[in-house]
Amino acid sequence: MARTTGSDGGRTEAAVREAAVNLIARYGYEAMSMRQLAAEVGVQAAALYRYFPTKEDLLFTLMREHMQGLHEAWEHSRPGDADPARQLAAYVRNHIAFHIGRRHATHVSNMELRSLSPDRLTQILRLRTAYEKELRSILRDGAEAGIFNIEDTGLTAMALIQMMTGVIVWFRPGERLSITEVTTTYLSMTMRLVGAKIDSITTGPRVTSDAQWTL
Amino acid sequence: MARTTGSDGGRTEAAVREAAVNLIARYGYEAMSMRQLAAEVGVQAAALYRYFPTKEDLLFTLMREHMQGLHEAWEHSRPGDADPARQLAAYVRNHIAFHIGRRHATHVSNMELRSLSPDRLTQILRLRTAYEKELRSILRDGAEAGIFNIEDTGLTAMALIQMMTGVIVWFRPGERLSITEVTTTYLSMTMRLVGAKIDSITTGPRVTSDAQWTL
DNA sequence: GAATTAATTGAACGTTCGTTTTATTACTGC
DNA sequence: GCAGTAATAAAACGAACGTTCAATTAATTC
Repeated sequence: MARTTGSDGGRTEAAVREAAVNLIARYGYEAMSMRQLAAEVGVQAAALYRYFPTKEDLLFTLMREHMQGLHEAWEHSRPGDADPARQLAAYVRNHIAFHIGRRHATHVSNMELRSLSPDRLTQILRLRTAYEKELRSILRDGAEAGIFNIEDTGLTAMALIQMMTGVIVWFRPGERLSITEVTTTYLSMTMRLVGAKIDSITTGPRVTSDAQWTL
Repeated sequence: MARTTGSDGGRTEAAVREAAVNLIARYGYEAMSMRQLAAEVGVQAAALYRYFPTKEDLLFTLMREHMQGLHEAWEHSRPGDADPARQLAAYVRNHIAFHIGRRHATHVSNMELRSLSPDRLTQILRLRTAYEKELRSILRDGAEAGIFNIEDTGLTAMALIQMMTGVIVWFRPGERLSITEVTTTYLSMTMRLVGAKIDSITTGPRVTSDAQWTL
């Protein structure tokens, strides 16, 4: 046989991407074989090479688009003129929503960096660094304005990102907590972690621990 | 050739373990070949099978001993009768010290779970859960005593562990920050995150953000 | 110093891997 | 309906994989 009835390049490529994300997230990039991926799509292995020249190209494409998507999501949801506390809240909300919505893709982007060639690794890390830089910038602004109480901006940014991204490790939709509840709790923890004051103008007592961070 | 002069089973096994941890951490379990591991040790691939019956047995042994070591380290460093804040501080200190000291082994234990057979995965997860349970217990005690201000004990425990373990992703000995500085900052962040009061008896104003957590 | 045990080599086994090549069929534009 | 292109199958490639086996030598025991 050769071309099958109803075959469509666009649909097949989309199916390949989706199946690849799921298989790599579950078994790992090295453990997933091209034949296994092809079987999942319902196609022969050779057909995959019409869309991705090598296995690593496939991995790189998935990662790059995931990282770009993350950055674009933030740029669309960032408040333009808000104070650092509101900016931070928006960052946390975007980060959690994006990652919970794409648990498998996040797993791939975080776990399979070592399977990239050096220059492609550099490209992905550049995208990641640019995204993290946004958070550091918010933290610095807040610290300088006296709204946050932070020992080390870079270290705090890394701690926050690790904490937030970690949601995908244990969160399963439909279990004990809803996405809204999880996000609310993470917002509270974040604001306490950075020592945020609820009001940057008044110099009243700290009410951080009890505040509702619905900024 | 056959047995080489000066060969010693104990030494060879130790060398295999060490080389395996490093190679798996760097390239991943699937990507590391038994021949590559043997070459690193300075031995033929067949010799490895004297010490570990299969490749997965090797992985499982490394993981199990790492998790057991983590739990034992905590049991040796836990304060017997301290209040929850001090208990939490000791937990954080032990966790960070242990993980920074064994970055590669931690990477293996965190990243290669999917390469284990189902029942071995269960065994490792049981060890991990037992260790995490200790933290949840501390948080619950502190919350009930009114020392901590926590929305959800389980969620906070996961967030803290993800945050602390994340240290190994970016921390490199000898760079900008020392282990002591990192640990101190993480202690401060942890105490703020759980909304700890510096003194559980007095009901004075919160000074969390500015407190030196040298418990 | 002979017998036994411990440690390792070298070669081989069957399988699976990523990838390439060639041929064949379905679709599209005219 | 015919030419050209898009999409796939089928088969094969050499290389690498985890693992096994028999042979061989070093150390130990008595």
